Amino acid sequence: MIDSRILNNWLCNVCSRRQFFLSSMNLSLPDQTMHNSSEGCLEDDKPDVMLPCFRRNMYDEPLASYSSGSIISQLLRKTIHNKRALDESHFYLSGSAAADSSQEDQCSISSKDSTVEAASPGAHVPTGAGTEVEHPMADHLQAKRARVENIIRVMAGSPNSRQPGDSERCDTDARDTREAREAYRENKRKQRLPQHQEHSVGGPANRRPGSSSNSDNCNKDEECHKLKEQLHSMQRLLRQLQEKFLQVYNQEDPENNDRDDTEGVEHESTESRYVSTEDDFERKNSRVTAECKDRMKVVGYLVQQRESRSLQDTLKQELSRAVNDCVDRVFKKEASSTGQDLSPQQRMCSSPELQIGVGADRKRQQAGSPQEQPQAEEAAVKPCSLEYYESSEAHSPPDQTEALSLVVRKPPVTPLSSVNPTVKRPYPMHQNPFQFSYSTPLHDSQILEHLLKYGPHSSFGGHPCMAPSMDRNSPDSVDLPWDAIAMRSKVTSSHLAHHARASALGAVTVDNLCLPHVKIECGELQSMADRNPYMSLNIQEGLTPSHLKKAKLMFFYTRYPSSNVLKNFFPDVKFNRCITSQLIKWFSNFREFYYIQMEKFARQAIVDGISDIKDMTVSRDSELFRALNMHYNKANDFHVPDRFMEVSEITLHEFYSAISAAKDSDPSWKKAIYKVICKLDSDVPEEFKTSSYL
DNA sequence: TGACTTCCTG
DNA sequence: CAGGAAGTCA
Repeated sequence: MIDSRILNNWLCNVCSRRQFFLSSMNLSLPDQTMHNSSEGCLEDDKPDVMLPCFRRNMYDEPLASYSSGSIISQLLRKTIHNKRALDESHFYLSGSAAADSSQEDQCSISSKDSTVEAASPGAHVPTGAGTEVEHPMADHLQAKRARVENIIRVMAGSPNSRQPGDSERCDTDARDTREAREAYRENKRKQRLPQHQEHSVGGPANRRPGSSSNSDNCNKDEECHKLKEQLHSMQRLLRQLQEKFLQVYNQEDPENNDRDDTEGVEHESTESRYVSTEDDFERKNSRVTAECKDRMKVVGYLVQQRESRSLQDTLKQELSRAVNDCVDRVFKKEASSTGQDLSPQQRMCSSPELQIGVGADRKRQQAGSPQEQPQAEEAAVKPCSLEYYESSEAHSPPDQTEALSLVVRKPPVTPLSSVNPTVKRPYPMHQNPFQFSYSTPLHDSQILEHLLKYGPHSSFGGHPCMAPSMDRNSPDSVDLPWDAIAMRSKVTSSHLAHHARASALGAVTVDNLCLPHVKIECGELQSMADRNPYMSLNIQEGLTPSHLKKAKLMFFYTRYPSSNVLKNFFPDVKFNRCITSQLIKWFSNFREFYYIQMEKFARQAIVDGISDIKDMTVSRDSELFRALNMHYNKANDFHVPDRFMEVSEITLHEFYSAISAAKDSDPSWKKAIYKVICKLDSDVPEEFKTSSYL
């Protein structure tokens, strides 16, 4: 009789707890059961961890107990009762925080016992069997509660039996608070809790030790704290019951235990559930702590797995997209060969560099660069290049010169940009866009491609980052196109017409005109480069920021370097008029700044009333030097030669003397100073000649 | 006339 | 830092 009642009770509890969990997880059980039960499984929602066991038992056991009424109405009634069950379980927790932990201990030791005991809060829940069982079940519940409390007292090792009476409330609360504090300390170590949680517990709890008095504030704090504690306890209970539920159903299906557990953890995207639950266990039981740690490891592993899986998926997607693009382009090429008209972009795509382009494209994607940007750039520039080259082609006779035919053959096989960009080039990612940008009108655009990749002053010969094999093998493939262009530019171009076109077409055409209009074209190219980061990097193949830095450091030795000196000290630069002018201009700018500073400080010295020129010195501490050093040696990683100090001091004195003598009224009063200073140049150390100096 | 420089401007 | 005007010089 008793056994059958217990069994019935258990069945009821199984059902009610299922309802309890589902409602606590914001699931609509009726909907789930009505709509999804026939489908065999649920998707997406996290709670589907539970669902296999729910479903299995939904039909095997609990529904059998529904004697009348629709399932929905039964379940709705249960929901109401489950709220009572929740309250009662909450009462347990608030009565003794240790209670649930002890229960947990027991549960983990014997899941069958725990099933019965954990079911006790739900014992009130009537089943379809009717209300006549309610009283006997209540009695049973009382008896069980007493048993549990007894067990708890024993396990907690508390010498004082605690009644849930008001007289002991304060003690209990204080202990709860201490335990909670410890628990939160543990939590802090284990996981990051939201700030307000820590404060809400830590604040009142910290004030508590001195709160043996019965002041109102203290009571309010205590009440507040208790409420929070109860909230947390309820949440903990929920999670624990979830676990127990899993355990119960996994026991029924032992062979699936491991798998279900794993799945359960895997589907717990919010690890905090387990973590916080485990923190409760941890307070009381070291064995459970071990479990907890294992689970955390599992969770961490699974999270990692998930991340790597997403990365894997992304890679797969990108790869398949690249392959698709490739296939599309091949077919477009086929279509074009059958006479279909293609847009410039399409023709571009069907260039011989197609495969390389795709490969490079993929690399760029992996590096995180957006794919769209370079393509947009191509689209913007390409029509111009086509237009220009088609029109310029008209000037050329159909039978090309030998130089040009050489040029035609070379670019597709140049290994420099296409095959080894990521290894050999200093700016690999930014070079890629050009690999499939200017390749279609076979002759000229390939020349152009070279120009855009390497610049008119293509300096592959000695770039510090270049592999040696590249350095000396490349000239025939590189210089020829440029020379050919230069030659053709002289032969076929009318300067005025080309210049006008250059203005209209921008940088793409500039290189062809560089020889007759050095400054203008370099300027246009540079300004275009400013707008186009990829092109900018290619221009810097000529003079890079490193070259600029080197030039600035050279200024410490020579203010007026000759062209020969510049050529000697920039061996990795393929000099032409444009580059030479740019370098000379750099030094001109350096001088400008230098003289401006000198004049400024000289005038300042006069204003400051310095009468003796010997009082004006330039040391490494002086403000003048700091200004100069800041300009030419910004990183301050270069030891400025003493000679520069001397020259600076002399210059300052010259300015001071001239201004003091009122020579500055003469428009050309600085010329004399310049004459003096230009004689003070010293030799630049040989180390500067090595291209890898910087 | 071309190379180089300074000066001014942006 | 670059562009450009203007000046100087061989």
